[in-house]
Amino acid sequence: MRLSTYFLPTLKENPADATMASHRLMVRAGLIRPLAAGIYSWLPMGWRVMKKVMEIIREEMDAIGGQEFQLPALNPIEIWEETGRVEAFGDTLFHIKNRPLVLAPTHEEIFTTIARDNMKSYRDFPQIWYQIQTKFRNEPRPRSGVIRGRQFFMKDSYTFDRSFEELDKSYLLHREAYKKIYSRSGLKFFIVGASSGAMGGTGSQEFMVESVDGEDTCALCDDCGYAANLEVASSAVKPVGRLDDSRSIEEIHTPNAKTIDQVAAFLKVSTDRLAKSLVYKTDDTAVLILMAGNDQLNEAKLTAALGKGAVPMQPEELALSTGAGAGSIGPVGLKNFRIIADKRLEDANELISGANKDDYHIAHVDLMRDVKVDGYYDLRTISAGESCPGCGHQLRVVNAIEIGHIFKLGTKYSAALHASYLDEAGEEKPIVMGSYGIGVERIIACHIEQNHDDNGIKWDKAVSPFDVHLASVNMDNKDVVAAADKVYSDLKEAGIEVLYDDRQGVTPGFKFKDADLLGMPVQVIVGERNLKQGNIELKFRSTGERKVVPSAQVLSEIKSYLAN
RNA sequence: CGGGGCGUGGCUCAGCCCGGUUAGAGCGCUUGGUUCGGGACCAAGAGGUCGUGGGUUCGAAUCCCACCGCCCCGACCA
Repeated sequence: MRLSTYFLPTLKENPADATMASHRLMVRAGLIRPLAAGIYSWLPMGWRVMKKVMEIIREEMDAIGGQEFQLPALNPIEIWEETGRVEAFGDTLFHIKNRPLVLAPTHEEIFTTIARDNMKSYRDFPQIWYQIQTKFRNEPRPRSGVIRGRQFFMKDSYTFDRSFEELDKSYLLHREAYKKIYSRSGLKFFIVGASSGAMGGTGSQEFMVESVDGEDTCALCDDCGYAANLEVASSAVKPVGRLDDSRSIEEIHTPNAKTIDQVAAFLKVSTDRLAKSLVYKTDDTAVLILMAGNDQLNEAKLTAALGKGAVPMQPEELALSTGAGAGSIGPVGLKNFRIIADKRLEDANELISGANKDDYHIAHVDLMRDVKVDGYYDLRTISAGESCPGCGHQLRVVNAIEIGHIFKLGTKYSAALHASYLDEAGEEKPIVMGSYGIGVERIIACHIEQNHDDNGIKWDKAVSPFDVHLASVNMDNKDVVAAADKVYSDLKEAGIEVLYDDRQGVTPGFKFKDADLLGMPVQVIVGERNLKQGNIELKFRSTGERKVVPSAQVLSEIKSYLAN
């Protein structure tokens, strides 16, 4: 491709509204242009990268027996109502105004419908179906360039099996395929145990790229490899436990002591002996949650424990239902509440909690004796430096970008949509499903996050829009042009993708800067200086290494570089 | 949705606080010339409803109100 005729708008200056390196560079290098918040146009250079990433995905999906579909983005709203996901998605689901249609944010419903209508016998299984489709989600706040958009490409696949055992196999196939996809895309990534969230199902894992700009937070053990999203991460923190000296409860006056630290200081006890009470409500139940000391409640874990979402109760409601304000609430004698507690407090005694009376606390609380605890769950948010639950090593807590998520869905969707088959015994069974997603844009953005410097992008050859950036330093010199033209045609003939900067009247410095910004792995620089000796210069973008070689060797040098 | 910031030629920004001629700069663009190995130089040009609407005023990019858009933090995030 000759740059003189290629549409490639590059920018010298950083766009004002881009903060992440990948976002800045994708705009500056002419990969994308913003159209509206969270909506981007892919320009020819960017689309080349997109197609390469999609091709890697296709190859690895096909390798595990995946079959590619292309499904509509416009869906009748009825099938989303059948699975209850119109409500589950809420405002995130785009609705069409003048038809009862929605724009699909994912495709469980349609794929399941196709399976339901066509997969009737146990002989039809297993199946792996996938597509690479534009998804639409009305994100409340799009951000970070293409990383969180309202319209984006997702590779989504779905497996259909007869049993949970067979689902495990399909799930593992995907896990391995995903590792290959991300490795081939030149990404450093890790896998974490994750929360299934509103997707439901029996288990899930996320593929993550460490990044200070990541929206997710993960706990990592560098020793044994434990890795989990903070939504589910646990640590080997000590339980509060029982003290031998168990006394009967006693109300104590604690004026102006509201926070855990204030109460602990006032009573001169360790914060661990305090049981903090938090009040949440679901659509039908008021819930009191007991946490040890200053432990932070993890709302994702709470949702998992309750089986549904819960929101903090407002101050007015608090006073009405407990008789006290936040800071003085406690489990003893509390009516009409479901009471649950963090595992750290399991069967603990000699605790101090609120008395449901402003400025009073109750001491010597024994959760086995004085409180009807409805269950102990892991509800706390772990923090950096706590011990790994696997090996005891200190955990690291890092931000990360989610680039893929694999779910064991089980029968949630097949049950809702009545997708069943007849087994060998002629018995009707629900289809067992898995669903697996990859954010295609995120692979590109993360690749740039991990491979760039102040001058621009450093593409890995696997996803680089072109293999070679050929620059002719002086287009007015006939010899230079002739030599560059020859390199261009030789490379093309050899099947190497080459971008040829043949622009007239562009100074060498400008061309070099553009070459570094665009970031092709190999630069071939044809200039008068070296050509006089019959030489041509190669520059390797990732290392900055330069090499002057005889013109006749250029092709073989490049071939061998690209081959390994 | 809460908090904050921004909106002025294609891009990056100044001017606004303290209203007053033809609204500026750099980059980019056009033409001519000189340059030609790390974002060249000279000269001449083109290009702007100052986000939109309303208000105050003799007079609004500038002050007031409303709305829209974009970015950041938070909430949210199959």
